[in-house]
Amino acid sequence: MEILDKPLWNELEKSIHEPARLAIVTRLCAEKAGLGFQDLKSECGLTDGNLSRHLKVLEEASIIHLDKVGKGRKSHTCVKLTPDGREAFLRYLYSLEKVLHGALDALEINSHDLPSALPLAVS
Amino acid sequence: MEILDKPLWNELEKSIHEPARLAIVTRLCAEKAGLGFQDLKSECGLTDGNLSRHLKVLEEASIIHLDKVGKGRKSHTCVKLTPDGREAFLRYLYSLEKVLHGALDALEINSHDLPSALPLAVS
DNA sequence: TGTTGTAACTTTGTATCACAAAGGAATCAA
DNA sequence: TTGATTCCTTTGTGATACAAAGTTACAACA
Repeated sequence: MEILDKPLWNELEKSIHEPARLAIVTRLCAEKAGLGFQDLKSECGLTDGNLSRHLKVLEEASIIHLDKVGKGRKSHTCVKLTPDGREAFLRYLYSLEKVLHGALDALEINSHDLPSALPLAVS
Repeated sequence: MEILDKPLWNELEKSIHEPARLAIVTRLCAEKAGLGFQDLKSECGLTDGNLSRHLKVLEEASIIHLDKVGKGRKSHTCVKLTPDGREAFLRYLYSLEKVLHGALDALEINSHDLPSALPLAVS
């Protein structure tokens, strides 16, 4: 269980943990063929500049690969998860699950009961 | 289902989402009586200054309450989750669970199989 | 053939944030 | 009483998120 030696929270890969990037990676992991910049932008509800910046971070972390075809008006950037990226994402999700269950244990509720434990119960 | 109108990621309360603060809040939610600064510090693996700063953020978000008794060397700060904080944390966990399951769905694995899907299977 | 428009990003500027080093503040030990 | 110790806070710095402005190339029209 060496994964628990370090505090669990340090396992949460920062490059993925940021909400916008979590959205990006989640969306990408379902698309083996990759996704265009514009599609990703609208599906994740991000601005151009914002998406651009986040993609740069993810690319520098070798989590995604950018394939830019053409230039100027006709350019098209295809964003794809790398094998390493997918692996990192799996690890991230595993850590996330442990964090989540740790919290639910501490609260002594099981995930099944979570919605009803909320103040304004969600339909 | 108004909670799904906004992109799911925006539901991840920033003041809680940061890993160190997630650690703090998770640790606190199990302690109705609250926890001392020093205990929290060592259990979350944070430095003095760092914990101080994070507690300030959480206090400003009304997620925790700080009870400082005494001054100087003998002072003792007791950190407690507020009712609102507990509520916010539950909502956060609910969102987190949705994010997690959304990702697992996209990957077409169920959470049970997650450990074995990892590159270096965790014992 | 310019020149205006537009699509698809990138870069830049600003405001916020995380972190740890340095700084109180009160007490204790010699 | 002065130097060490405990328990935090503040400050300084480097990183980050965001959107406004910029860039590049093509397209359509006069």
